[in-house]
Amino acid sequence: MKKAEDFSEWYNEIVEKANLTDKRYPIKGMNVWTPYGWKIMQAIDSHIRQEFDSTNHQEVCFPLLIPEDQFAKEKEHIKGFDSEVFWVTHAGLNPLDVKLLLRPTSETAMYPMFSIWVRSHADLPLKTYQIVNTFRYETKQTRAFIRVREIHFFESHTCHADLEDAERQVKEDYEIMARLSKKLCIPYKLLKRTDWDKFPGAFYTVGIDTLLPSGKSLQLGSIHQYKDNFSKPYDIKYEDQDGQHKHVHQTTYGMSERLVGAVVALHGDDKGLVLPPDIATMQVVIIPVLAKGAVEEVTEEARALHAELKDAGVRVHIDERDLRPGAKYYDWELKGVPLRLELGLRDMEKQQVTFVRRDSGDKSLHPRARLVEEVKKTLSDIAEDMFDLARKDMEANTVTAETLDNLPSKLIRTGWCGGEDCGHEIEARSNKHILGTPIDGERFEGVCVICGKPTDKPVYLADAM
RNA sequence: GGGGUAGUGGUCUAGCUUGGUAUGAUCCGUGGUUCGGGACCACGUGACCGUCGGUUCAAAUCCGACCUACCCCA
Repeated sequence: MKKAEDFSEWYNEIVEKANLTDKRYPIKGMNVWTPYGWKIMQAIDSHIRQEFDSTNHQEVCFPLLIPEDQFAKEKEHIKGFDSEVFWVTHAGLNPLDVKLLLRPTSETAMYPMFSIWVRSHADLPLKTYQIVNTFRYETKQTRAFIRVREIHFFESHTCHADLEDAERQVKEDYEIMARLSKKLCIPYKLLKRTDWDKFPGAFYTVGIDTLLPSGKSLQLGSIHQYKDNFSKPYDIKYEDQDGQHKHVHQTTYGMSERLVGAVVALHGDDKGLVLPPDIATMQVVIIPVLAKGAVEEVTEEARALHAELKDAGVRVHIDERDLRPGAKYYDWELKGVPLRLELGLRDMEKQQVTFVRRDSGDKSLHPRARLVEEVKKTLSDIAEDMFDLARKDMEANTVTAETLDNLPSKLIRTGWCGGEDCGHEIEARSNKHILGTPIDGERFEGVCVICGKPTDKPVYLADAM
C-alpha cells in the first residue's frame, strides 16, 4: 500500500481494507455502504444537518421519481442531464404514459411544489435542504465515493425575494463550507466556473475544489446562483408589499459522499485511514496490554479509563479482543482512529497512560490523573495539525505559471482575460480543465497567457479527477 | 467516447497452452498455550470455477455474448 507510488491503487485498497464500502454489489457504480463507512458518512451528515439547521434551513424529503414533463421545463437543465438519467418506463407489466426518471438532482422535483408553496413575500426566504440519494448514469470510470451512479447527496434549495437576498445566501453558503472544512480538515478553493462549465440552468456556479495527492483536482461541492432562471419556467412567484407579482431568485448548494473520498485521499497514509477527530466513529481506542498474572488488574483499570472518557463525551472504544497488542495496533491504524491509548502494568505502576497519535505516530506518556483533559487536548492538536498539513500540501502543489508549456500535474495558477475564446484556447493548449477564478478577491497582477491583455484575476487549472 | 487486462471458498491464489468437477495460503469456528508492534499447536467449516449460451461422451479449461472490476488514451 504505497500512496506515493500509485495513488489510484492505494485508494481502492484502503477503501476496501478499512471496511468503508463493499464494491461487490453487481451494479456499476453502486457500492454497498458497510457499517464503518456508513458511520463516518453519518457523522458528516450530522455536521451538515447542524450547519443547515443553525442557518434556518428546513429539512425536507422529496420523492425519488420525477415525471418527464416536469423534468423538461427548463431547457438548459434538461440538456445538461438527459444523457445521464435512469428512466422508469414500466409499472409492473404496463408501459407508463408519462415516463418517470430517478432524480439526478432535485430542482425539477421541488420547484413545481415551491410554486404552490410560495404565495407572498412573507413566505420568503424559503430555505430547504435534503439528504437523499440521487442517480446519474456516469459513463466515465466509477470509483468508490468519488464517482458513483447512486449518489449520497446533500442539497439545499432556497428562494428569495430578489437577487440581493439570494446573493446573501451564497455568502452564507461560503461560511458553512468554511466551518465544514475545518471539521474535515480539508482545504479548498472557491472558484467561479466558466460560463461553459456552469451548472445547467444556473446564472453562475461556484465550485468548491480541493487537490488530491495525485495532483488532480476534486470538486467537493458546488454553490449555484440561479437568479430567476428556474422560477420563470416553474412559475415560482410571490406577491410583494405593493401587490406586484414577482419571480423569486433561487440558489442551491450541493455536496456528496465525495467528502468521504476526500478525507480518505487527503489524510490517509501507507498504514491506512487517518480520520479527523470530528468525524471519527471512534476518537480514541484503548488497548489493554495484558500479561500473565495481571490480566484482571489491567483490564479493570482499562475499563475505568473507558468509563471516564465516555462520561466526558469522548467517543471511545476499548479493544478487549483476544489478540496480540501489535495486531490491534495495525488494525486500528488501518481504520484511522485518531488516538490510541495503551495501558499495561508498566503504565499502571507509574500512574500514567501511553498515547499514540495516528496522524504523526508520536508516542507520549501522560499522567493518569489528567486523562480526560490530556485526551481532549491531544484530539484538538491532531485536528489542527491535520488541517495544517493538508493546507501546506495544497499550497506546495499550487504553482503559478506564465506559459502553458510542460505544466506539471498540479494546481496551476495563471492569467486569463476572462474572454471565452482565450479560455477555450487555455484548455486546449494546457490540456487541463479551467476550474475558474477565485471569488475571494485573491490578488494577481499579470497578463492573459493567450492574448497578453493585463488582468488582475488569476484562473486555476488542473487535471480533473 | 476509443483501446486493453481480468473474474476460481469471505479474501488472495494454483490449475487453463496439451478438456476428465479444483491447489495452497489467509480469514473464520472450537480447544489450549500466549500477550509492550502482525503469536503458536491441534482439529474443523467453506468454492461445482462472474452470468447466459455454444462445441464435446465430458468444460474452470475451447468459442460467443453479456455483466462487473481495473488500467491507458480522447
